[in-house]
Amino acid sequence: MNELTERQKSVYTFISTYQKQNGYPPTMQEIAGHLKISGNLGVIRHLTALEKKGFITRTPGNSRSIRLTSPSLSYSENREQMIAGEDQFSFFLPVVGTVRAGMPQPPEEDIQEYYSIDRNAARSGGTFFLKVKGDSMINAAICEGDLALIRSQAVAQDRDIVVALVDGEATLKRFYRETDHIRLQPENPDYAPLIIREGSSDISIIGKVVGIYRTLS
Amino acid sequence: MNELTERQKSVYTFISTYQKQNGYPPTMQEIAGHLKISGNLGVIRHLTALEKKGFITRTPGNSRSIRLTSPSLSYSENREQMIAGEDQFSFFLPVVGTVRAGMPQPPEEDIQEYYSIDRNAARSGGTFFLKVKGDSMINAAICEGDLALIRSQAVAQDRDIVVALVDGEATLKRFYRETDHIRLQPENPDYAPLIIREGSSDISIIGKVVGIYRTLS
DNA sequence: TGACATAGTTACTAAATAATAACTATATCA
DNA sequence: TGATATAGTTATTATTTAGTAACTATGTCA
Repeated sequence: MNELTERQKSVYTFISTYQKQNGYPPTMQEIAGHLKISGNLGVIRHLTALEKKGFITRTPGNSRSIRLTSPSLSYSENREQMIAGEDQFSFFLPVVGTVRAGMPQPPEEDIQEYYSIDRNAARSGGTFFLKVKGDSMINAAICEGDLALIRSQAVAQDRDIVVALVDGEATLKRFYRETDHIRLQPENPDYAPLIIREGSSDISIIGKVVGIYRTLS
Repeated sequence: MNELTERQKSVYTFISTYQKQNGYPPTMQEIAGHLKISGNLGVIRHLTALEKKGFITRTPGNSRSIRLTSPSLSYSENREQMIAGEDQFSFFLPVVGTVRAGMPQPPEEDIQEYYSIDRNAARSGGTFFLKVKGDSMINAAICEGDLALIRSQAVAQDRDIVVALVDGEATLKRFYRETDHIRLQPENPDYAPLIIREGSSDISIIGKVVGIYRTLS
């Protein structure tokens, strides 16, 4: 949660805790009460910020319509929690030991196939998969054929891996904000970085990679 | 467990479905709309009945305050729902375009955490996750911290990535059957291959890697 | 038959809730 | 210095939502 301010973190934490304790999300007034602030405009702005940064989604006009989008929530320390919340998960398996070793709303006709995934990793409408083609991110251990789980958002932090739309084509790059421009860096020395200067409009950030899924035959 | 009437079942099913799809429970008016009845008194009485029979709890005066008390109880034997692909275990996301760019049954005490996964990726009981440690498979794009989905099996094909138990420790290697021995090859030039000759018993194949799952913060 | 549970209607009210307007204040940045 | 982002206040409003009143209808049961 490095991208959030302290205040925003406490809002997020409260929503998460409230949701767990009550089974449904809090109202703005309840959040305001917890933050000990009066009125709910402050809360609205916190929620707007959280939404812009991709941590929650909301449905305008609906009460208690906050959804958490963070995939890290799909982990659980103990089995009881998983079973108690079973309906929120598609399926679960044990993890043993360790080994040493421009398409925020993709159009229907672009859909190639479907893949199921933990619901909590993908609550919002602004999440989808991209199938990776090419080897431009090979040094980030992302290969041709991998499914990249993308969270739609127009902003990013340094070193995030983002989906950029370049000349109408989606491409994965690592994001760096530099003095007077943005640099989109492939993780493969054979490819050159892309520089986006202020005002250039043929390159845009579509979302951020939040997961990688690979199936080996 | 008390019995539900047909109408009450459909109310319960709708609440469950709505909760899964939206992340928060429906309002009474939304339930009424789904049941195609006008007014919400009918809904209130259904909810009261469900509450009396122990299927839900509510908080008086709060909007969207319905909680399912036994989420594992499914009335989704409902054929329409299964056919529509909305059974309670699966969730689907679209895949858009392409980007250029010795533990068959792991003992309870080895379990570190749980993670949910597509049930189709894990049909049989002999499937589990291993958390990857180290960089011995880095050239196969498998990193420290990745979750490797393992299918338990003692045999393997050439070039499969397998989990081998070496000196009591699990390790990922690529599998090669050669003239008079088996070679377990790391995908990192800094590491040496392991050779298993006929009759050696301190190295065994535990299973095969069938998936890689990575969460980026 | 009458008693009872279930299921529905229309009309209404009060409380809860989201959203907006018009301000103030503070810290950071170039 | 001024611009910007963050964080807050009070006041107000429109909508959403839960809950109530008064009624009809149908099936089951003893």
